[in-house]
Amino acid sequence: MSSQVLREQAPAVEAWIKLIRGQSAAVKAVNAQLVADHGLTVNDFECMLLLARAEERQMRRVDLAEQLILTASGITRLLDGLEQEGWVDRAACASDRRVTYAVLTDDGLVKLREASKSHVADLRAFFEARYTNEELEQLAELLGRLTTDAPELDCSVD
Amino acid sequence: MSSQVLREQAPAVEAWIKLIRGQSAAVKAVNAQLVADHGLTVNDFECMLLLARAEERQMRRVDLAEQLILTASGITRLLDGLEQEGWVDRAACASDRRVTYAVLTDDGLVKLREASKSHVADLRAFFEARYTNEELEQLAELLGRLTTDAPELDCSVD
DNA sequence: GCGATACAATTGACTACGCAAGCAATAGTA
DNA sequence: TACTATTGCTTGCGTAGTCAATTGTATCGC
Repeated sequence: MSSQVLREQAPAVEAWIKLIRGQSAAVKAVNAQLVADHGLTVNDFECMLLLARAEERQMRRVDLAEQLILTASGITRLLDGLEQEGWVDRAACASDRRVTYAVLTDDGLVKLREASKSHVADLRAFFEARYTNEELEQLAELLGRLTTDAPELDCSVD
Repeated sequence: MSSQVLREQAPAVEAWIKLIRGQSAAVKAVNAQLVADHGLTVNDFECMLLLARAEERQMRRVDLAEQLILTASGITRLLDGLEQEGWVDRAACASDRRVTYAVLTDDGLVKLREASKSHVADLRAFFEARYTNEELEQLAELLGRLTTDAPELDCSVD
């Protein structure tokens, strides 16, 4: 029984495997550090970062979900945790009463800033040990094409 | 209270964000298809693929864990499922009785082959819609550097 | 050969999600 | 105006994975 076909590697398959392995390895390393140092998961951090950058430090849950590539229920649960810690609060929307905004509190901003210091340093250490700046830009450009369903994360020039 | 620091984007940070978003989006798409068509998760598939390619279609659990970037307990649970379906079996190791091999069964190989057809097609469709072959090789090369801790099953002196 | 240490694997308890169902509120249509 | 989607959000339940503790086996120093 020949397994020949199982050994073929289209470039797409090669890239796919390296993508899932590489991301797992990177997330495992970076997340462990972030949890150990600040008690935040990667998504906690990214969520607060999106809020910090948003107009009035608030966003609709649906928009958070889209940006973070999570489902609506995933966002509800993620925010549950951040609300309990007091880093995020709720606010009603005057023009659409279905909407509940998630708002980054002052405490949340402080926490985010504090966590940013070591987290960004960790990230840079991890990536800059493996790539030049030029390669990082190349990598970012290539990876950016994967989210052609989900929109741009660079919002607002403020 | 200025958020200035929160807007800085070192290339490493940019690449990091695109990595986690991009992988989420890609996995969500590909995995949904694989589950719908064959009742397999991406890790189920990758695990069986590793076994199919291994010497005698068998591997130590510890080595599977390393390759798949999962913990030992994650592997135990993943294999639990595959064993129940009859796609993977257990085998004792004569020289080290701590070890239990995971062995791909004939049924497992059949299942894997069958799933490969559409899965590889899905993968290629997803990636080749976004990249040229040259870009895929570039991407694979770059992503490969992320696992400089985990890869290569050299181990055993035998 | 014997004790300390390391390693392979499993288990229980927990977390972080996803999915499907459901409830309000809004928007589109007549 | 009423009627039917559609949208935003939450909840119950299920799944995939982690961590810490445990068991059994190997290996190393002596």
